[in-house]
Amino acid sequence: MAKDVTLADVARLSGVSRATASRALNNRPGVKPAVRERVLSVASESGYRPNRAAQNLAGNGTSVIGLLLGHAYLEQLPYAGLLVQEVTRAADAHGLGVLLITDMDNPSRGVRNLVNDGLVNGVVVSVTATDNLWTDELLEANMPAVQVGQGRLATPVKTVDVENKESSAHIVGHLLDTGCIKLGTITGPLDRLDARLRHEGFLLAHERRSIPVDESLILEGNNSKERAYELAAELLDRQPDGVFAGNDQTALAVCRQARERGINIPEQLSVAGFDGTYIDEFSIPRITSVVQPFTELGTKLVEGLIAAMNGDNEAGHQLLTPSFFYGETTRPPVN
Amino acid sequence: MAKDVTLADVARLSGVSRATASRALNNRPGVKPAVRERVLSVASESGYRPNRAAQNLAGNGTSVIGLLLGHAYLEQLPYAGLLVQEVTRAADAHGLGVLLITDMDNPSRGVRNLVNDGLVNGVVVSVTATDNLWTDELLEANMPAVQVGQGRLATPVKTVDVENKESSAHIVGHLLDTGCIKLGTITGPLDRLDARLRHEGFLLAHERRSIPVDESLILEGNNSKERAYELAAELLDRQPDGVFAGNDQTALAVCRQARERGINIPEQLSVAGFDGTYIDEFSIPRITSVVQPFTELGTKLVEGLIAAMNGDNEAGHQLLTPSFFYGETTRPPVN
DNA sequence: TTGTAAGCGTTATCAT
DNA sequence: ATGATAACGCTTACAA
Repeated sequence: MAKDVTLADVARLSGVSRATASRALNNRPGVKPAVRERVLSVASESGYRPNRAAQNLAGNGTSVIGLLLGHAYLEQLPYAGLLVQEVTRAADAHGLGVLLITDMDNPSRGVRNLVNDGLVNGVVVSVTATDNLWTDELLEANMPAVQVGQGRLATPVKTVDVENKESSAHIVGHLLDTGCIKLGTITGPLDRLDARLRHEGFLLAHERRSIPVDESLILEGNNSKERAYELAAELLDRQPDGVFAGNDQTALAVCRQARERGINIPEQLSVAGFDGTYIDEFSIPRITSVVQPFTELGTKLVEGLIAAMNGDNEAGHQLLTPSFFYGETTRPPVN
Repeated sequence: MAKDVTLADVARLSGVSRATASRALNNRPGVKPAVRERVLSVASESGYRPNRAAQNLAGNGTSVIGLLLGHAYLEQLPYAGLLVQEVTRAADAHGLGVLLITDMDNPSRGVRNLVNDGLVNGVVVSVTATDNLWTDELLEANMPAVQVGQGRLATPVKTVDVENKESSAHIVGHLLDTGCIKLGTITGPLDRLDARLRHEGFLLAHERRSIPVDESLILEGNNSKERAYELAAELLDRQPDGVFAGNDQTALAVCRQARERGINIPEQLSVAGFDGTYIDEFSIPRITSVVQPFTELGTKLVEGLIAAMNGDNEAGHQLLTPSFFYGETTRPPVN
């Protein structure tokens, strides 16, 4: 259709210079109201759309943010899918596009691309199970960034995460309060803060009820389904009557193991997870879990990133409040 | 670190002009081998990365493709997640970035943005259950595009899809050959070609075995989980001994309904789906299904798009060969 | 084979 | 308040 309308066209049609047109369009001061209005209406009538590549080149930054997912991250469905969805939605609400980056094999190369390619001027990075080399690279490159979840204990970058410790304590409390007396757990990688906090929540719930923790039932996983499946086998050999998993994928692996051993859930074994990704009407089973507020997560991430792009370099760590879902993997509360 | 290295830097360091450097970098003819080599090595040593925004502006098109997902598409996990993953992977292999677009509320606006923003010069569009208004918009805007799956009968755009009819006939045949004599089905929306073909496969399998089809057990769904759940209730009321679902989500909804009615799978009810998204070691249950070759799908989509971007406007329809997975929702073959 | 120079669409720095 | 004009980094005729 109609050849692309450029700023020059709008300027000409409005009888002003490109500079003035630009100012008007960008809500910059120093434009007579009448002129501004005229430019604006011409722009909208002509279907003008700024060329972002040009805006970017001209030094004003892009209207595209990057979303950096670990190589294996997208496979870790459905968490990743929800994250992508909500970040995209939130970004869109701010007129920002989302460039998906999944190549994590070589952090350096990837980040350099991001920075130098000039298509992106801010990045939402997800912590992966393995590391967060990316964060260093990004900071070094002076690229505004926000991280999903908490990695190392002190990450010098903005992070947004769900509250982990108390939430975990709450859901573990549910296990203990519905009859479990011998809980096992498969944690995430404990060098990651979020995994550690979830585990601390596990311990805390016991402590509050003065119930001893059986150390032999604490297994450290790495959030991968495969590892979780192996560990579940090991754990179930020791016959716990309940399991708290560091995430829902792990919880599902436990359910799978139980199923294969003919252990009934929740009659013989209760299972609780974290994330809230298997709670809809159709999941089998619906897993009792701490539910991440994904929509809010996306919103806060994008807001945080925008702040960072505007020069706010404070490395605040924001915590969101989760909700809880009591599914079919735990018994109903005893009153 | 090191301030962004530009083409000018590389040129200066190599003792040539920017034009020559550009030619060397882009494998253009007319550069003395020795010079080319020098430029290349300088570029790599200095960590040079072309600024894509600039490349784009200069008229050479972008190195970013769009991936257009329906508004509700990303929720339709895990299919969407796999698609995103594989398209991204394939794109990356060609040095292309992927810009994710999910806003489908207003096609016109979205497409115009895509086209005019100048960040993307090719799009992979997924057919959604609702429509493909996008396709028209895209074509009208002269934007190179490839579509995932087949929508209307004759789509004037390149498409890549899994073979639907014979594959469905095969998996339905498996149901019939393992003892089912009263099959029901919940199809996708039949105004979509892929859904229709899958249904034709269902009919074909019966025909080949001279088994009559019970028309009252054919229900048309819309690929949404919610609708599938409702229809499953309706269908199970009529007591089929097997169900072929238009996709795995639907199959899962059927399993859910069965579970809630105390119907055992596969003893009392066999279920088969399409997509192959619930077949891994951890899914509960592992659903017998036609397995889409997702990796190949991503590859073909990107290849097709690249061809389209290079001027190949032929609207070919490419069919991929799926594999089959026999899971826990069907009985083992009777020998 | 290589260099010069003219854009690409936008924003920003000056003047005016 | 507005308008020239110079960048931004790159590609590409057109010259040499």
